[in-house]
Amino acid sequence: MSTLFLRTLRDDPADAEVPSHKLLVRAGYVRRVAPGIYSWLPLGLAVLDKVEKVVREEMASIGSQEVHFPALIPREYFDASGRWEEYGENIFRLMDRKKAEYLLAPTHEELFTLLVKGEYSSYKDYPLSLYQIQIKYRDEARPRAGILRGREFIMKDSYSFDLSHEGLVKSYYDHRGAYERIFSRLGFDYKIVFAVSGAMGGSASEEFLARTPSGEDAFVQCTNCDYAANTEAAEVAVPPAVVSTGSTNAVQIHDTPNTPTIDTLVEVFNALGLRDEPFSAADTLKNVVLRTKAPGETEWSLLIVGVPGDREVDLKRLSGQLEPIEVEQAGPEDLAKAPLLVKGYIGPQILGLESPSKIKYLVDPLVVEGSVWITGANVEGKHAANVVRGRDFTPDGEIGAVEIRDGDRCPRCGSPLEVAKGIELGHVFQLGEKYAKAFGLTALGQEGKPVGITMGSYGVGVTRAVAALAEQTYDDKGLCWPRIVAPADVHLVATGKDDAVFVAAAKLAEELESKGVSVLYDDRYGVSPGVKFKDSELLGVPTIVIVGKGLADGVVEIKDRKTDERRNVPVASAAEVIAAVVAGTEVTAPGGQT
RNA sequence: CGGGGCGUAGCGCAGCUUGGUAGCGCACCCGCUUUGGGAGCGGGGGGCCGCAGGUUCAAAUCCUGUCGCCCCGACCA
Repeated sequence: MSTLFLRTLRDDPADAEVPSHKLLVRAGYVRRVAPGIYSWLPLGLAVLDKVEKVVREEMASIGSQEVHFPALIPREYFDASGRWEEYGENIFRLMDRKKAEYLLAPTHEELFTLLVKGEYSSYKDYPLSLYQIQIKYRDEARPRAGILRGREFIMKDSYSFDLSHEGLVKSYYDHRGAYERIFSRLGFDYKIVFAVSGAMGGSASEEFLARTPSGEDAFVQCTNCDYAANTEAAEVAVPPAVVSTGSTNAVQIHDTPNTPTIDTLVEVFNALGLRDEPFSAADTLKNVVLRTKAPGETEWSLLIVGVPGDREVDLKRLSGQLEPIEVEQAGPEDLAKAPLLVKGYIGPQILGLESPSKIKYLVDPLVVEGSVWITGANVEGKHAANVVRGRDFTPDGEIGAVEIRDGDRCPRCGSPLEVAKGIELGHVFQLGEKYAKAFGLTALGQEGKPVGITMGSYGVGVTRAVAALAEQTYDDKGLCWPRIVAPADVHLVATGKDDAVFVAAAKLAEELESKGVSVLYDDRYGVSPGVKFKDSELLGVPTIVIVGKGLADGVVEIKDRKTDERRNVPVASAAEVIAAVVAGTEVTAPGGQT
């Protein structure tokens, strides 16, 4: 370590918020260069390499072959797929000396598809799976959380090419299996959740999320069965439709001046004394005005979504389902175009009747057929009661729009769901024919006719995995790597000023290396023991060996970074014992004599 | 793009209210002491005080503009 390019920091960097960011910087694994752009120092690179090694092994196990594309790509490739425009500001664009336009690839579907098209032309060539480990560039509006969400990051991306949907499904599950092995071997606590396929098109899609409080993705998991989904893709069980008994009263209009919020509305209604038990926000139907724009359209259209008044509309969840149609909150200028909509007093009763008939009205499935609501009367200062879905209004359709919360019911078994946070480590999905069609990738079939190719797309965030792992394993002393990715097997500390200590430690290091145990040897002379101990804990190597004052008694100390269990072993057998600990082949209980 | 905060040494910060030519801790270099929990003493090197303009005898400090960064939100295979 006396020559290792490393400088640890005593203080957290001021710009870091999440634990992985603070610790990776403090422990000298990475350094910031620009927002969302980091340099990897020797220790960080060592961890990164180990993660990549696991990824490569598992990709090989499913027969995927590694290739490598450039990150710098001429515009024409992304014009061909329409993504030069579609991807918008998230693409880093640049020009060469001849003013030809290039981009730094945010993803490589185009290149993979065209490569395959150029090389393969027979059905006999398929199925095929290719992958690469590549730096990706995305000019994120707001990079954050250090390594977790950068503008430059490393991703393993792979693509499967099949002749049939059955083939695609097999490729998909091959990848899914490989990802399970990758994340399990890396030591992640992760969850596979249903996801929306997003702008990529396609159908089946699942995400691998590392559970952690600093995660950006919210997902739900059932407390009883194994249902789990990204909240954008989640469904919730809905109450049964209300069977009309014919006894529901007709719609009544009530004066409700100054009721701009659901709370004030509920208060006014309760003051009316319409029924014995008090009304709550859940008895009101909230109609939120949004605007949508389909690709290629220039004008926004209005969309109204009805949800129970005690619920918020989850725009992320909505946009996940509406993709590629854009959706956002409507502004005053949008409302001005629909004079029948009285802000704060919108009710679905008039929709579809007159001029706003062009406005689409969707309800959350929680607004079941036959349900009875208090809602706007479409007149300033008035609300309507006893408004029944199916009698007084009929929505154009249903869409899961409410913000999902703890306690909502599982769509499969009806048990309560709980909401948790996670970091997206990987994503698998069935792309289908989108890119193959766009680029004319086909194979000549047995009958001499072209057969369509169907693709799957699979990604692992490699740099993100390093940070996510730090996020899941750190403790109050520092990083705490699972052995498989640790920058070394053993952190060997020599303490004291006695030359004998350094001689013995150097010899031990050598013996360990010869047994295939990688050693990070702290041979810094004249550095106090406290500093060395703190550093060894901060760096997070799983096994710490101390050659120090025990040497006088002929022993060295072995310490487990995670559990802090310590024991002394004789110098003579130290290498052997340590190698066994590292290999996990030691049979005696920790602390026992070997 | 909206809201909030911050730019002073490699890192973390003080100084700015009330202008007088830059300081503390860590890190780094030298010497002596110290060596099982981020050592002590002494000596030292390192700063376009983000940038530009203005006010002033004098600006890190006041004014204007500008650039950048961080956090929250919007956005985001």
